[in-house]
Order: sequence, then C-alpha cells, then structure tokens
Amino acid sequence: MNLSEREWTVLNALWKTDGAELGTLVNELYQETGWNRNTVLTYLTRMETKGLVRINKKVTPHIYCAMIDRESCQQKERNSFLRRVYSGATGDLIAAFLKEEPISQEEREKLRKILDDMEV
Amino acid sequence: MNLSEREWTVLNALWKTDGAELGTLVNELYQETGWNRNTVLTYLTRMETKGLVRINKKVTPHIYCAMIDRESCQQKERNSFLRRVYSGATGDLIAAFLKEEPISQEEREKLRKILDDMEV
DNA sequence: AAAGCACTACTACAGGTGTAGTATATAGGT
DNA sequence: ACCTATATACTACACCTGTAGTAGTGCTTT
Repeated sequence: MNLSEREWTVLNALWKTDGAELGTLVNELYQETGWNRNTVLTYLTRMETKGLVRINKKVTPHIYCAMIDRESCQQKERNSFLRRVYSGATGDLIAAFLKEEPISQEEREKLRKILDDMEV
Repeated sequence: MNLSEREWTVLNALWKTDGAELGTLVNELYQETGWNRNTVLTYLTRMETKGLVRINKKVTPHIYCAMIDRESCQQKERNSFLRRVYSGATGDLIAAFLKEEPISQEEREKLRKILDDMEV
C-alpha cells in the first residue's frame, strides 16, 4: 500500500510526536498546508482504517499516533522510486541526487566512508 | 503534475522507442503488467489530453510517443521524493540507498569522483 | 444555566485512477 | 468483394483522494 502525498505529510507530523491530540496536529499541519481541521480529521480516520494510524479513543481528546515506523516507509518508497523512476539503476539515481543537491563537507566524508566500507 | 505509477510504466515503454504503434506497446507492456490492450489505449489517450503523449493520427496505425523527456520527469520526481520522504535531507537519502542497494566497483569509483569534484 | 468552542461522527461531492467492455472503422489476405 | 484481425472511439463503473460542511456532544467560561 503506497502512501499518498498527504499521508506522508500527516505521518511526518505524527512521527515528530509520540501520540498527539487533534488540535496539536491541526496547528502543526496548518503551518505547512493550510488544511482545514476536518480535513486533517478525515485523513486521520481514513488512515486508521488502513492501519496506518492508531487512535486511542479511551481518552478525550483522542490521541492519534503513527502505527508504522518511518524507516520502513522510507524503505518501501525507496524501492518503488528506484524501480519506477530509475528502472533499478541505483548508481544513476545516486549520481543524479549528488549532482543536484548540495551536501556538506561532512556528509561527503560520511558517504566516502560508506563507499570504502563496501570495498571488501 | 505528478505522474502516477501507471503513467511511469507507460512512459518507460515509450522512452525506449521513438514513437511506436499500439500493438508494439501492448506487447511490451503485457510482459511486465498483463494489461489489457484497451487499458493501454485508455492510458495513452488520457495522457494525450494531459500533454504527456503525442499521438500522430495522420497515419494508421497511430504512432504514440512521449512528449516529455525522461530526465526532467526524473528530476521532478527526485525533488518530490526528497522532500516528502526525507524532508530534504539528501545525505540521509543517499546513505540509505547506498547501504541497501548493491552497486558495482565501477560505480563506486564514479561516485567517488563526483564527491571529489565537489571539493572546490 | 447558557453560550461558545473544541472534538468527533457522519455525510458529501467532484475529479482522478485502474481497468476494461462494446461498437465501429479499417486494412490485409484470399 | 468478403472475412478476419487490429485499431480506435466511446462508454462504464467502482474505488480512492482531496477537501470540506453539518450536526451532535461535552467541557469551560462567564
């Protein structure tokens, strides 16, 4: 199940917290998106039925929290991106990002290290 | 305008050719996807109205070809992916791909060179 | 207690997407 | 000239997605 753009936005907000009330989320998301309160609520409840979000209804206001971890969502998305957009050519993909996005000296070092570690 | 998964699949087929007939595309796509001929046709005509595909109707069978270039689609998709999934953290993104996808010796060299070129 | 505000539940609705079916035109082989 | 296989055009339809509106309920504040 692929996450939509909006679902990513909601989850990105949820991952910053460890369960949050609607009001908090609405405020947070309003900054970025301007979404109406009910829009946020609709997303959250729809995402609950998909198993993406857990809603604790024992308390009021309800507490909303992510049911899936960021890392595994990122992994899925990486895979689909790699296949769809680069037909699996990881090297090309990385080269394209490197060429276009500026990265810091420090990060360059980190990446070199990763590359070196791959030389068995 | 974001491309859907299916639109990517169709475009990936079109980019391999320089304009193709329906039959060719259907065969090619059938391998990967099992799509019905009319499904392919629907995608193509919808994509025409979006300006993604050009259909030369002066000849029969019509010739279908991509109206947008792969590189610029990849660029858009990289951008949205980077922002959505990694909140813009290019270094993390690249590290994640590197760690998970095996790349060849040769490609490692290429990437090192890119990194080196970035050191002013 | 009444009013107001947040919270939740339910409803709505248009446009996009996936996936064809049906009907018609056309071209190529015999 | 006719039949058959393609190609094309048009139609269909359910589900998903974006984006709320409305109505009810309960807590807070005068």
